Amino acid sequence: MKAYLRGSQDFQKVYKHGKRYDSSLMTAFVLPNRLSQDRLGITASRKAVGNAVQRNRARRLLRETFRLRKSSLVGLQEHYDWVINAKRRLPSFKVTAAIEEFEKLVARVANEENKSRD
RNA sequence: AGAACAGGUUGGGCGGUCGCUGCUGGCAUCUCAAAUCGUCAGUUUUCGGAUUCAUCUGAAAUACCAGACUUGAGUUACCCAGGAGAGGAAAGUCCGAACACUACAGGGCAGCGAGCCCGCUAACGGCGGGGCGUUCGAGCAAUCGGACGACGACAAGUGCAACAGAGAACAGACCAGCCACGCUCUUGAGAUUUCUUUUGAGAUCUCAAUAGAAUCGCGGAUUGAGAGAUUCGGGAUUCGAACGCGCGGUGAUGGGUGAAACGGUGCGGCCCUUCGGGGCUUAAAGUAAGAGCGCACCGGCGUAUGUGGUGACAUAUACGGCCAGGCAAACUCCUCGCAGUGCAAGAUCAAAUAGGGAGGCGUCACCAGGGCUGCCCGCCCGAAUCCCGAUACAUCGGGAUACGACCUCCGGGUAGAUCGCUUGAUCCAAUCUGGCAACAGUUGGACUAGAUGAAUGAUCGCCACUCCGGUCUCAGUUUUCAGAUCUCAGAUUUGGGAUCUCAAAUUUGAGAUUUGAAAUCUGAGAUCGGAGAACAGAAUUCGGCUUAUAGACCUGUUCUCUUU
RNA sequence: GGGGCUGUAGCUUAGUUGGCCAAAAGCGCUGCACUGUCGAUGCAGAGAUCGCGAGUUCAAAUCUCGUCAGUCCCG
Repeated sequence: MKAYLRGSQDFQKVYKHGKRYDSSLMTAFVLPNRLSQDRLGITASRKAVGNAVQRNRARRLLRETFRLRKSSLVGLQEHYDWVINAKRRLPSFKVTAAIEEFEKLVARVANEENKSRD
């Protein structure tokens, strides 16, 4: 079902070849993976987010967001590898705000998809 | 009562929905075992029946085979159910241990660390109690209380101390002081005394004057930015065989410096002398002046002994002992301790088109071998086979080709998996026991995260806490308006007697009390809405230390206000 | 898990065998002069309690301990 990106090589591949989408709470790197499912990788660095408590909360919020909004990914044509970087303001927000941001990102990805098909 | 600071305790509660990671139970499956000599199915054999030869069917077998059912044990995917799931610091990684592997005869050097005493503890640089020191406060004092202390040795050696000051570590000598010697060293009068026959000479003292000197004012000149320096004139006081000048000695009495100046006080007599010393008294008898010399006392230190204390230490006495400054968070010395690496330690299992060793009955494939560095790669010599070229078909030249596949066994080991991994120097309770306490014991109870690219989350509701705002109720303060009562003042009317006074009534103004209404403020309660709620996330496990921390509660100190 | 380095004016640095350091320099800042104005130049000035807290010493930026922050390295 849902899978996570683990190794450093997976992340580097997405950073290098994927597309970047910025929002106020997170930054997403997206790369089509030709698999039967979407995969998620989360980063919350000490430099970007803060201490361990903040980083834990950021990671959990992003994971919860991905879990709750799995349905919106069904509308996409392909499956992707997602790498989401948390930003400093993220831990002080509620999960609803994160979901809103994430859906905007998904919409942009879908937009891109349609454009490339045409 | 409030505020600030410091220390300690605590570190919100209940429930719903979705999700994550272990655990427990249930279940398909799978594995193993057992027994029923169980049941069903299949195969084979024998016998019988039916039928068309095929075939179907019934019975039997200590027969064979292995499947299902039963029971037990183990195992696990999904699913279901149950139950659990971050901290007082999980942090910093500053100490101490457990545990694991590696190394290790014993000893030393080097390096690092610890360093008042006793106790607690598995251990500690931690904790408890005590001693000593510094400092602050209280008190007349004895003493008491708080804070701090890396608290062995500078009386083994080496080293360091700016500035100031004469001198800063085998001390020193600037000025003043003291002592001796030399130089300048006038005149008159008087007194005393010595020598001399006398004149006279010398010494000491007093008075006066003067050359000169010192000190203190005043005025001028030169120089200088100034402060001041030099010099001249004149005055006062003092000295005048020195209180001047010079050359020495003495030694720390004073000046002054500094954080620090080598502990302080007192005494050192009399007589003789050939000047070396001797005698008497004395506790002891130095000089020109003196001392670091002699003696005594006080103070401090050290050592020894006694007493008290487990001990650090305290206290007393003695010394043919000493006077020694500070700094070892300067080098150093002394005593004691320390092997190294850290759960990515380490243990077990163990994939592959990776890879080591040994063997091979048989099968497939291949074919001598040697050297250059032990292996691999590579290169060289060389045999054989194949290909190409030349050719007299003898041969010559060039090129190519091999060290296995497969099977069996053994050993290592990467990815990965499992274990280590959470029941432990554990936690909780007790008006229990021992101990001043740290702590230990006893009894009873509890099981309380185990992740590994790393779970412990998201969200909602209610209650509790704090703050802000609104509404209502109650209490109080102040103001305004209205009414009532009382007091005072004035005016009018009436009556009594005398232009005045008394009494009654009406009215106006002021003040006080009280009632009601409104507004404002304060406090309490109820209710509604909004906001806030710290520091911070386990990574092998414990014991400490340190640091961060909203709110609440407790304790202490300081300050302010109120009441008595 | 283990180990090292750094912290001094607004910025960049010096000073770290304790002492004339109550801390130096450059850039920057302020004022004045110069100029019609700005720049440049000249003169003058301000700006630090040496990350923080203790201790040792007569004396600490310097020595010691603790602590905070930053940064680097190894596995």
